[in-house]
Amino acid sequence: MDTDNGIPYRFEPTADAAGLHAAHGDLEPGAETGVEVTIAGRLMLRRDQGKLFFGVLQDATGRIQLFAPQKTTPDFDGFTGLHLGDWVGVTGEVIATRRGELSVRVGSWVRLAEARRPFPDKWHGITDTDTRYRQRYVDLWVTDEAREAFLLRSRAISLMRRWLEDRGFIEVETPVFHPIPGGALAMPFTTHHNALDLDLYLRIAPELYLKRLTVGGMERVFEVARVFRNEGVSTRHNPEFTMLELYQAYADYTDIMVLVEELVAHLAESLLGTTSLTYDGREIDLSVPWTRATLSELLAEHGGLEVDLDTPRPELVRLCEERDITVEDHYGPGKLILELYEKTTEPELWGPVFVTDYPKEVSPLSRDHRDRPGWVERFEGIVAGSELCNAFTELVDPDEQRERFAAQEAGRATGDSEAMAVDEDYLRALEYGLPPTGGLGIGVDRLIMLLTGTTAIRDVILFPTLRPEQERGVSGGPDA
RNA sequence: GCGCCUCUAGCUCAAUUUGGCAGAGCAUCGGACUCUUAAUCCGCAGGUUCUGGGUUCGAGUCCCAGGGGGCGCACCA
Repeated sequence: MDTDNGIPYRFEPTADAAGLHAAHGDLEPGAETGVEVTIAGRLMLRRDQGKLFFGVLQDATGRIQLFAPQKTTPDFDGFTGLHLGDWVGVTGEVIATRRGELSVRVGSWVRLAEARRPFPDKWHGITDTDTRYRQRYVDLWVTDEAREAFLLRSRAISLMRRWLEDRGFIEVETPVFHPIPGGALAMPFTTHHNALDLDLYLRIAPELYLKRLTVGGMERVFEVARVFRNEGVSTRHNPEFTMLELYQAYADYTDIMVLVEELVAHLAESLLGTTSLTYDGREIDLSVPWTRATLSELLAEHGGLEVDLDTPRPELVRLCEERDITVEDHYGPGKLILELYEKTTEPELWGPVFVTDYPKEVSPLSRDHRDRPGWVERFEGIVAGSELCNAFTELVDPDEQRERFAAQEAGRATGDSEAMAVDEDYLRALEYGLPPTGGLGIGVDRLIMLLTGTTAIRDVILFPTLRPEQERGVSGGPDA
C-alpha cells in the first residue's frame, strides 16, 4: 500500500455502519459470521480493557463497534494508542460480542488521519452555538441533530427537483451578477468587474432572468438560486440564502397555490411520513388544501380594520400612527394598508394559509387583479407563522410594466431606497411577448427549518455568515 | 443600529450575602484491567478567568470602556 507518513493514498471500504446493522443486527451474543468486511471512519469512543480494546467507529451512515483483542490485533499498542477523532480503516470479521454488541473484530487496521486537535466532550459535544457554526466540521461529528438536519436538507432539495422535473419543469442557472438589481425590493451587495470597469450587484432575486427565459419559450422553468440581500442577520435571516423560483406559462396564481401546497405536502410526506408536524411547540397541518383568504379579509378579521384603497390617506396614516408604525412621506394607501396588515395581522397567522391579493403599489411585477382595481393577483404563503413563499400572476404587459417601474423610480426619488430600478432589457423582452404566466419564490431555508423543526436559519445553513474570527492565523482574508 | 443576557482549562461546567490560595468531569500524558457501552480505578499535567482601565490590603466576583456571542426590537424571505 502506498503511504506517506504511514497514511495511505487511498482506501477501499466494502461496508458501512448502517449496512452492517441492517445485515447483521440480529446476531446472538457471541455469534461469529465468518463475513469479513472493510470499514472506515472516525474513532469516536475508546474503551481500553488492557488486553482487550473496544472502539466506536462512526462513518457517514452511523456507528459500529470495533473489537480488538491483544492476541489477534496487529500492532495492538499502536491501535490502542489511537486518539479520539482519528480516522481509521479496519478489516475484520463481523461478530457479536458476548454482551451482544454488533462489532467488527480487528484483523488489520490502518490510520487514515490523525486528529491533532482534541475532540469536544464526548457526552456534551459543543453547546456554544458560535463554535458550532464556525467549526461545522466538528459540529457535524458531535451533534447528531445537525448532521441529520443537513442530510434532510439535501434530500428535500433533491426531491424538490425530481418533483418539478416530473411536471415538465427544467432547471436553469441564471447570472448571479446583475447590472441592475431587480425582482425584489431589497438592498443589494455591490461589486466591481475590473476588466469591464463595471459595477455589478449580487442578485437579490433571479426573477427577471427567469421570465426572460419564459419569453424565450422555456414554458416551465425553475432555479434553485442563492440570492444575496444586504440586510440584518437574525434567527430567520442570513445575508445569502436559497430561493426556489419557478415560472409556469399559461398558469395564474391559483394554479401556483395548488402547486405550492402539493409540493410542500409531498416533501413532508416523503421525508417525515406525515403532513402533521409540530413546529416550535405548535401543531401545523400541511395537508392539502390550505386555507385561502384575502389580505383585506384577514386585516378585517385580525386587525379589526375595514379599510380599502379609497380610504382617505389621513385616516390610514392615523391608524398606522396609533399602532406605532413609522409612516414615510412616499407611502401611498397600498403601502399603508400593507403596513397595517404586517403590524396587526401577520404576526397572528400560523397557517398554512395563502394570503391573497396585495396592493398594486407594493407589487411592481404582479398583474392587475381581474376584479379588484388597484390590487394585484399575488399571494404569500404563511406556514408556521413564517412567510414561506411569494407568488403572483405575472405582469405581462410591457406598457404597464414601464409605468410600474416609473412609479418605483418616483418612489426612489422621494426616499424609498429599496425601490426597483428600470430594467430596459426586461421591458424589451416583454415587448417580444410573455404569455400568461404564474411565478413563485419559496424560501428554501425556511422550508427546511419547517421540515427539520429548527427555529434558527443557521441550523439549516452549513456555513452561515459570521463576523470573521480575530485570532491570528485563523481570520484569513487577503490583507490579514 | 438600540435594549437585555452572556464570556472561567481543548470540551462541559463549578467557585458561599460586592470580594480571601481558580476547582471537577471528559479529552491529553503515565500506570492497572480479556466483554466494554459516556467503561472503571490510580497518578501527572493543563489557566493572560475575553481585553484594557478603575475601586480595594486583596477582584473570576464590584465599577467603567472595548470586543465576541445569544435573545428581543427594526428591515426583510
